[in-house]
Amino acid sequence: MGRSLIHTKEGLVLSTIDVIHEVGISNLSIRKVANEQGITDAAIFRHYKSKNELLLAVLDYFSKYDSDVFATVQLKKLSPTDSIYYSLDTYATYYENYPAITALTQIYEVFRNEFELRGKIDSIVGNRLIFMKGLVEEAILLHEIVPQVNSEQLALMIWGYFREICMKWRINEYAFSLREQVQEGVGMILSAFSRTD
Amino acid sequence: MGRSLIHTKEGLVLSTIDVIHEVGISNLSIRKVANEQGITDAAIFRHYKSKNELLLAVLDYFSKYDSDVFATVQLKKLSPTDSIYYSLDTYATYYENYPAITALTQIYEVFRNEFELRGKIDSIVGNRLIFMKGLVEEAILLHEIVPQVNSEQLALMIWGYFREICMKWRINEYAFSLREQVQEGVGMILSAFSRTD
Amino acid sequence: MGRSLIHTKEGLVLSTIDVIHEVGISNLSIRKVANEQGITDAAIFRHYKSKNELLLAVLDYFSKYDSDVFATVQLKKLSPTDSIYYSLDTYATYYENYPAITALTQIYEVFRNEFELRGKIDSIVGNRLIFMKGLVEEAILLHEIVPQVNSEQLALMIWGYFREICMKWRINEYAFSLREQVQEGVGMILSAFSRTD
Amino acid sequence: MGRSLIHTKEGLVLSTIDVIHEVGISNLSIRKVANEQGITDAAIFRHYKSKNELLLAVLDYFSKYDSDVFATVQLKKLSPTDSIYYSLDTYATYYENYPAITALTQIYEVFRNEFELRGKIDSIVGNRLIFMKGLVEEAILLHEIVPQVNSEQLALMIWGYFREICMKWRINEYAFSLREQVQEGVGMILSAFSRTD
DNA sequence: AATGAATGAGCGTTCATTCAT
DNA sequence: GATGAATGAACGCTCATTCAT
Repeated sequence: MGRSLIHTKEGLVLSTIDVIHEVGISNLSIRKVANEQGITDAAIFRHYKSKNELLLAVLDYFSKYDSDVFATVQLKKLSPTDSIYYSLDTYATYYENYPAITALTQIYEVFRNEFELRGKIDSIVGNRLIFMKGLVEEAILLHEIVPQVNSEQLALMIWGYFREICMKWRINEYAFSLREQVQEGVGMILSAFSRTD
Repeated sequence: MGRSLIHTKEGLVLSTIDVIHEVGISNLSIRKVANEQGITDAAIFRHYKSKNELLLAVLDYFSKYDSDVFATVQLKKLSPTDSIYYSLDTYATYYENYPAITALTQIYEVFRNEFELRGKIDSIVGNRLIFMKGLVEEAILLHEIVPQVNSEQLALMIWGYFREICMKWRINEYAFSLREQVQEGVGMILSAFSRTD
Repeated sequence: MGRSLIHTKEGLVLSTIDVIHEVGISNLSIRKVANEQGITDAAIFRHYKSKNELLLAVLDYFSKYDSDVFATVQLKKLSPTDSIYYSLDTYATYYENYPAITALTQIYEVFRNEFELRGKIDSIVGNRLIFMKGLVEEAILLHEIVPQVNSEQLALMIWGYFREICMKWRINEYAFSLREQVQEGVGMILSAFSRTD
Repeated sequence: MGRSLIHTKEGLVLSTIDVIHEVGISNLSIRKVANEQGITDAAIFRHYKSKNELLLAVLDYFSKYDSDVFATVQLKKLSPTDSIYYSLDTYATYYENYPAITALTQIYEVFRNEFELRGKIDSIVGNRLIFMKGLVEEAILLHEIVPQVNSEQLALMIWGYFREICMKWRINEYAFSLREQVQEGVGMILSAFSRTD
């Protein structure tokens, strides 16, 4: 019972992501999510008080993966640059197995236009930045990355690159290996900014 | 006459960008654009046959600036890396004077979900990539950038960084100088990938 | 439950016929049907996916009566000419009790202009013709009607007369007895074409 | 000038009939008539004060042909039954050369729903009935038609048949000769009701 | 004699949400 | 835990009509 409730609630989140992936956030509607899930639109309001609460759950789901990655990386006790490389590889692997979720990476702005969602999105973006900036700073301290680098700018660059290649992947209809490209790209960045002395 | 026609049609494009900036693409409506322009919604259809035709005009306007930048850069006959630096500085300067337009850089995905707009968006993204990739390749040929670099990946990185910092600028409510940050960031990228021999 | 659903759905069909009767098919709107029924326009779409689906239900309702008449006539095992007389008398009686429905007999052409309705209208018209033509042919075989008669032409004549007198009835604001007139008119036709040897 | 004005005014009437024929009375709009004529919608209002005034002109045009037929028949001084036969043959010939106009014969009801047009339609229908009824009565007096016949009912029958076969012609996409069928059908009616003594 | 621009009313339809069952 | 019925607001769009030019 409690289990089936959770199951339904999470099912709705996954269905929502699918619908966003298929028809786009602008054409997302409670009805379409309900159809995808095989229930009535009204039934959704048993689980989520409003559309935005459902979207908040979607963002929670999205953000939860971030937390998991961040924690895992910390546990692994890799070198900072290896951590950067590893974390992005983790995302790439995940996204390759779940392409629909890349849709979310492209519509932060749309969520930001909804008052109730803005805070959540801003914190997701903020935490990603803090996480990456932290790794860069550690890398500098450990002389893995050249000291002249502005850590925030490099963090922005890495995330920007990652979102950009996700977009390209979507445009190309997933026709190349996201993971291989990301490995190459991130490798390229890290070696360019790494200390060569 | 002809002028006033152009005026109204272009005015609608600008109003549309403003409305997108203010309420977001998902809450954009013909009615709101009309209000912004001080006319009735029905009047818009005299100028654009449909909402998507208006949005297409918005994208044309957006893409026209790209063409202008690309052409200007070619004319200037700067070195490839200077061209990269200069073109992004041009965008940053432009966007600083017209912050609303940065909204467009964040919602490519949403346009792509509209069948009639997808082609236009894909060509904008494609052309930007080609332009930047071309400069990177020239730079490699002229030994300004190290030869191991994958030109497309670096191009993706530059645009990704640029869109990411635009997003950060929006989140920070335009509280820092976009231009200065872009100058620093692009400078950082270029020097990291430049030949040091 | 099931009953109340049917009730509402059929109620909407009847309201639609009333509205067509009152303001004409060109001025028919979902809003007006909703008002007649005492509900909101949006509520109609719970029962019918589109305006044309509602109109299709109206035509189904109209055509159902035809099927009933055709079946009843067959069961009665009257002579062919009596069957003709009886069936038109049945229509006349029905229409006298439900004048609004005569509006439908006058606007086949309008339904035909709607792609989704054309097939239904054409089948209604076609079935009526087949039914009447069949009775005429039987009558000829049984020597009730003279053999020189073209059965399809006579069938057209009978239905044409019937629709024409319905129109006259409407123009005269139902001021004469439709049933009596139809009885006289059909009687006149049948005796004119009947074998007198 | 005066001529070109008349030309335009009549051209609009003909265009209106064409548009009704092509898209149906419900989808008729001033704009579509204007396009058909190669002018702007606003320009139509130079010639006709309102849409209904244009439709009134259409009905005048339609009714003018009736007057012409009625007058010509009178002049010909044929026998009454020959007059009936001749007049319907005239219509059939005319309609065969101008199929679009048959659309008008199927939408009297729609015109009747427009207050400003109802009078005109009723007078068209009324005059046709009077004309035909008069011929039938003459025929009875001259012993061409049996005396038991109710002249109005027979007139209704003839017009009803004619409109019905026009509808059939439209449904069949003008695939048979309207004129031949009308000749046969009217011949059939007249011989059925004619005196055989 | 015609046009471009605009309007206000209306249309069919979709949406998030509520509520009784 | 879910449904069917309904609502009110909004949407994109079309229409007849007006008016300055």
